[in-house]
Amino acid sequence: MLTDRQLLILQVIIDDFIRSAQPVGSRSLSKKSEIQYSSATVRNEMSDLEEMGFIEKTHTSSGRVPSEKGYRFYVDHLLSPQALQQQDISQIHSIFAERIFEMENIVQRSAKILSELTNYTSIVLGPNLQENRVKKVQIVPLSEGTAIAIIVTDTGHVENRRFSLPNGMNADEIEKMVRVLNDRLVGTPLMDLHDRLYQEMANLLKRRIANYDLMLQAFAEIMNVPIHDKLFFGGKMNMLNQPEFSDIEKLRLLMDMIEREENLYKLIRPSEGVGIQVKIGKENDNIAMENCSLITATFPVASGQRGSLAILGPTRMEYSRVISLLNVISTDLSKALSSLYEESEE
Amino acid sequence: MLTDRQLLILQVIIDDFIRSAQPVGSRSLSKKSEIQYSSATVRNEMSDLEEMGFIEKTHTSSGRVPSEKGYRFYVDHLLSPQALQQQDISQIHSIFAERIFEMENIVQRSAKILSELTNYTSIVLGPNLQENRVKKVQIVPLSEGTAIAIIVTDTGHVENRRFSLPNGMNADEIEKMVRVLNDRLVGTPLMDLHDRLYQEMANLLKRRIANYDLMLQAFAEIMNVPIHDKLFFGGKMNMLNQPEFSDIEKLRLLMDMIEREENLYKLIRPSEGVGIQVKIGKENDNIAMENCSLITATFPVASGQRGSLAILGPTRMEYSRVISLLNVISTDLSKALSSLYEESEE
DNA sequence: TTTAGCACTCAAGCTTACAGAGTGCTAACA
DNA sequence: TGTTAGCACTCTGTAAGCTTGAGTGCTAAA
Repeated sequence: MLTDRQLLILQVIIDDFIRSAQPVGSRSLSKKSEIQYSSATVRNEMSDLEEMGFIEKTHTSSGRVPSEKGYRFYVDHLLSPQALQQQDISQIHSIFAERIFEMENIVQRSAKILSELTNYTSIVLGPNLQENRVKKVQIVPLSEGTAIAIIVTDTGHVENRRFSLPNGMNADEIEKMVRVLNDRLVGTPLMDLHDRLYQEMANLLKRRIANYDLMLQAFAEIMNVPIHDKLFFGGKMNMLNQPEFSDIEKLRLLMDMIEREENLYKLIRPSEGVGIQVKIGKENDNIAMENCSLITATFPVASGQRGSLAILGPTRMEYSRVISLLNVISTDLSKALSSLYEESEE
Repeated sequence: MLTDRQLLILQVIIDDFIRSAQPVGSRSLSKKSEIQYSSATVRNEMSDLEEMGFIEKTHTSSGRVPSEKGYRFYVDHLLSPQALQQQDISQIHSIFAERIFEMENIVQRSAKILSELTNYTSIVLGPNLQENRVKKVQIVPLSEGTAIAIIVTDTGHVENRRFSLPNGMNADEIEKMVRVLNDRLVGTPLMDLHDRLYQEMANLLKRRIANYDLMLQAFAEIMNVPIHDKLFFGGKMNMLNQPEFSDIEKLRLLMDMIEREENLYKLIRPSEGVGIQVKIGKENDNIAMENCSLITATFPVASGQRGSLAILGPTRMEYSRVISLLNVISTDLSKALSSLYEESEE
């Protein structure tokens, strides 16, 4: 168990290091007003803290640097929720004050403000499209051979794809097809569309539409909405400002990781529940992120769905501030998205 | 005027520097099989070339490095069109072999292959949406207060926006509105939509629709399609591989510039004509791009529109290869987009 | 006109010296 | 027994000096 003095010293070391990115020595600590002991005493305590694995030396005679265990302890036990500046809060609220109708727009704005206020990289994952339900299907013929299929979902998302019309399909038949599709598909979640088309509708269409199979195939393909939702980024380049990435090799490794979105998706998709989760360094299970922490805020959206908002920064991150910001923004974003969704559910 | 020998030496210097990124010295040049003269002779010629401004020294006793004027001359007079590897060509063709219907998809793929084959950053600008014509307008009510407006253009582009319905607007009225809009707007270029709505349609709607003004306003706002088309990028991070950007400050400057898309838009939007344009270093009129060259290929798309494809790399770029690749890809892309457009014009 | 030779220059790498910041340990003090 | 002062020691970073190698310019001879 740590004594109060050890807690204090650990806290001050981590706070200092987060600010300066420089190893912290006993003398500079003992000069701080929070710490009333001589450097020798501090040295003894630091030696103990090191033995317990909370801090490390970069070389024999260097100051100490927080270890991952240290950060973990700091996040779990020492973090005092930092009051945000009024200015920041009102800046955030102003972003959400306008009534915005596009999910993408809201999400993109959230990513932007988050990265600007933190100077780290933000990643936002909106609610899953797969659970959206069909509101309306429309087919717009473009020319002899092709047409645009449009699906509008209950949340106002519009999905569209161009496809080849089967030979000899005329305007009448398209009309018929659209009617059947609307009769049958409205209310179906996008994730079930494919099965629905093939299982329930094949027979129905067979009776009414010539070349129904080609049409069906074309249509089923269109419905293949990607399973992974789009990730939105803010401040991808903010990592350039962090001294830990002045080594271009590390930077490249990290950037390559970010570009491969599937990886990131796994890291950010919340396993369960809502709230804030902090993953420090190797906890992320990814070599490129050894020097990084990922803080994820998962929030509820109407109808049991969840969205996530994440900040990727160096392990030497301003945890307190970032968590406060995530809390504010995720609450606002949750409200904004929920209202979009609820409106459409009536 | 340059003698043949000077031309040869200049060419070899630039080729060598493009490969190695190291200043080229007289001795290493005279060892090359292309050059049969002693290092002293080469030195004399280099001294002349420097006097004429084609090459520079980085310090008094260093080898020579091509100047911007040198690159310019190289591009204008010395470039031998490099035969691409069959492998590269077939890789490109295979990308365009599939029949793809979405403009965005095709363009994004072009950007990707281009950046992968060159290891530089690619930027693609598709044809201008503003010249697309309305094919169909649709309004899908979502809930009491809001609806989705959808415009399909003749090229198969779908634009949609959510908006608030004026109070008391019912399904019938929406139907009516849609009918009027379709009667009147089909065939209108997107760029003219706004004026059209206000000038020609205000009266028409006034007679038929209650609250027409609110509706009109809402609709006009929706039609506000951004004037700048989206830029598509490939290999944004490829700059990390270039030794000229091992200095993180230069990298940041460049990245900041890339992020401010409007800037880039100006650089890439072709002033006129089609074909390949090379801008070297300061010719780009941008501090961040002092060490960069931008090669832009402008190609025709059906109906007089043009698209552009660009490669951003260090001034020490493989001009010959990049130009060959741009030629191949822009031809393919031009065909692919044109066929999309022509289809819709019948 | 070309080349060989030579003196000269500069960058880069290596060594040495040194200051500064830090540690660990011991002995003295409250 | 906890705290502190003092001291020897260690490591980094920087600056100065030296050497090497690659390069140049110039001159004189072929």
